[in-house]
Amino acid sequence: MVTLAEVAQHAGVSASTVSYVLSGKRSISVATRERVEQSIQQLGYHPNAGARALASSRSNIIALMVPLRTDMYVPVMMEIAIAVATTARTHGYDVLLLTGEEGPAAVRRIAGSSLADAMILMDVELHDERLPLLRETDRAAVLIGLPADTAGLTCVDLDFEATGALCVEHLAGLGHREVAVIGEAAAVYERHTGFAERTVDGVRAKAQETGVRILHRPCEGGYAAMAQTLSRIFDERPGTTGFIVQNEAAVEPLLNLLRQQGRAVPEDVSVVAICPEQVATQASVRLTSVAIPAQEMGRRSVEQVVAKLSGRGVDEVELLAPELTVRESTGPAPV
Amino acid sequence: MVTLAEVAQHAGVSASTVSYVLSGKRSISVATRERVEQSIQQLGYHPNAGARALASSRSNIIALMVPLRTDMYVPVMMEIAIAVATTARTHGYDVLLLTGEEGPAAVRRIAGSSLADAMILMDVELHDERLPLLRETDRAAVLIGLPADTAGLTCVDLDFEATGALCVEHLAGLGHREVAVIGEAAAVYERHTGFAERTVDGVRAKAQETGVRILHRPCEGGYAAMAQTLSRIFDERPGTTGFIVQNEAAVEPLLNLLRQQGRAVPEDVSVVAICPEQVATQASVRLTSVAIPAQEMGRRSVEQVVAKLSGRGVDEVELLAPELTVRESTGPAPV
DNA sequence: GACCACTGTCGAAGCGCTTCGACACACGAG
DNA sequence: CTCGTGTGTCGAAGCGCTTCGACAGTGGTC
Repeated sequence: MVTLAEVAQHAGVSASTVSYVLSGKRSISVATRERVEQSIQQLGYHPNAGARALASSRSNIIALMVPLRTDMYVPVMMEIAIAVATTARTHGYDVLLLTGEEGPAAVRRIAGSSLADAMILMDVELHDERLPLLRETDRAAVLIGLPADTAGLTCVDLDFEATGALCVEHLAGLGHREVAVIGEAAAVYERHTGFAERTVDGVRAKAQETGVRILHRPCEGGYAAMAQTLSRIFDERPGTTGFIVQNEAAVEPLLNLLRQQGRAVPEDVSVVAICPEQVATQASVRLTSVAIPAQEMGRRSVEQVVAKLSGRGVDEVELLAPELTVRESTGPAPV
Repeated sequence: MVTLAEVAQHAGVSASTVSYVLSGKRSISVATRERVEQSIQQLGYHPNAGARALASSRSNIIALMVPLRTDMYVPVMMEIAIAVATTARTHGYDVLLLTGEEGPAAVRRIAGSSLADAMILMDVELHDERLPLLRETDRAAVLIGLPADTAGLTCVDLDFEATGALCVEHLAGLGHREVAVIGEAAAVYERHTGFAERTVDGVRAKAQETGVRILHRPCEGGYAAMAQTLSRIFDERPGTTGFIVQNEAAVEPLLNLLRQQGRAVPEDVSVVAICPEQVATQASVRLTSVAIPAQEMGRRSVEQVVAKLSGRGVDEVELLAPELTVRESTGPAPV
């Protein structure tokens, strides 16, 4: 393994000079810089990460904590994680992947060992166990999701209230007066993940404003659960013509069941989904939807965390504005 | 931040003693050990990762390289990644998440900087660019997937040949004589990822043995592509009664289309899927399937890599035996 | 022409840990 | 009683890097 000292010797300068060439923290003459850079190339030098971390007390690693909840839609998590990893690289950071297994203790371990300079927490609950520990630490951190109390925390999330409102607005604009919201599994609400509730809040507010009647039903994914939910909805509100679905595993069952019942989409009923683009475009009917901006969330969270690490950056909640894309699953309410 | 030296002082011993208590590399009297452990508790000591890595030239980090190919089924990747991360923790390792963005250079960077002690490479191609670099390095490594030349490499993968054979065997046993294989997108074959070809090889071999006729068609996911593929299949082989699907994005379209064409599953046609359990059980028909043992693959790859790091462990290809679960999508061939 | 400010480079002191050899002491064997 | 053999502990030397202060040399200013 090539060391800094060997590079220095090869270039005929001192070790500190090589270090300064690498970090750019002091001015170096062009001639020297070029000579050093050439030696680095020739010898194939890579700075030792451990030594660097020890000396500078910065590891250039960001920890990404991904809880293991089975009720979350995996591809979105993955997309965020990938976006975090790639964005981090462009800022010179690597990403450490922590799963929920270890629980809140992971926060302490990572902070205590200085393994990572900062943390990004995904799938944050309203009263997340990790938050107290996080507040104790002076480590930079960003949450993806919104806890109940955001004081002193930086958060990035989709603006789910606006998302709910946007869906209702779209349907109301098409003349729908009775709208059903098919939500996440009941477990998600019980865990108080926040985003599900926020969507419904947004839906309700806009519904009131536009005079739309709302029926909200949580739903497990799959055909059996969806069939049951659907028949309940039509029993209770036979006049329902609009659906808002916020549950990836319910999308396809819903479309299939409507079809089987002879209800045409969008002629008889309109469907708006809150889901990743891929789900919306690959469904059996191309869905009008509000996308989950997974990439954007990953990217922004890294940018926030990097800003904090470099002294800039403040604690604030950043809500990403939802965008509704009209496709083939929504149309004017039947007369 | 508490240091080893402070713990030593607090416990009234030398720094090296504390180190030996932590590592267990020398015998320590019970009394001393307990005193030290108590000090560690009281002070909330966590060893500094950088210092430890520098001094021991082991970082206790495993790098996981996840290429960013959009044509791979994401949940499987994620499941493997999660399994890797959790298994790694049980062996005292953390996991660094590397995306494909950086390309083969990542191998050099990680090895050169000693950031990770070992690497696990996912989604390996037959002639993977990363392999030459990997062979240069003396870093421990395990591949998930099978390249063309496995000499000097450790690999973990599902035995896709046996998987293909198992599917044919099942259908042949039910009396099916004409079987269509619906494969991955053409891009997957062109990239020579290996697993897709291996499945077809296994299918062909067993088909010959059992006198089954095979038609193999790659297929992009989604309804449009599937509709086209399906009509071609029935044009060319009207007597087709068995399907083997190895493409998550084609599963639901296939079932829907068969239904629309008035072909009952499993009375008229049988379908065997090669896919994660979740896809098989959540499809509109519960599918007879061979599961992708994502967890097992992640777990085994870590165990192999840990074995190598501790001197045990040898270079070998470990193929996991496929298991076929009979559900409701296969039945006797119609007479 | 003396002075100052700046620029570019160097040496040395750590960062917090591991690990090697040394050493003190206790104990059983001869 | 001495010697050899373990056993438990310590001190010191690094691991490879960053960074601070020092210091030549250069050029501009009054």
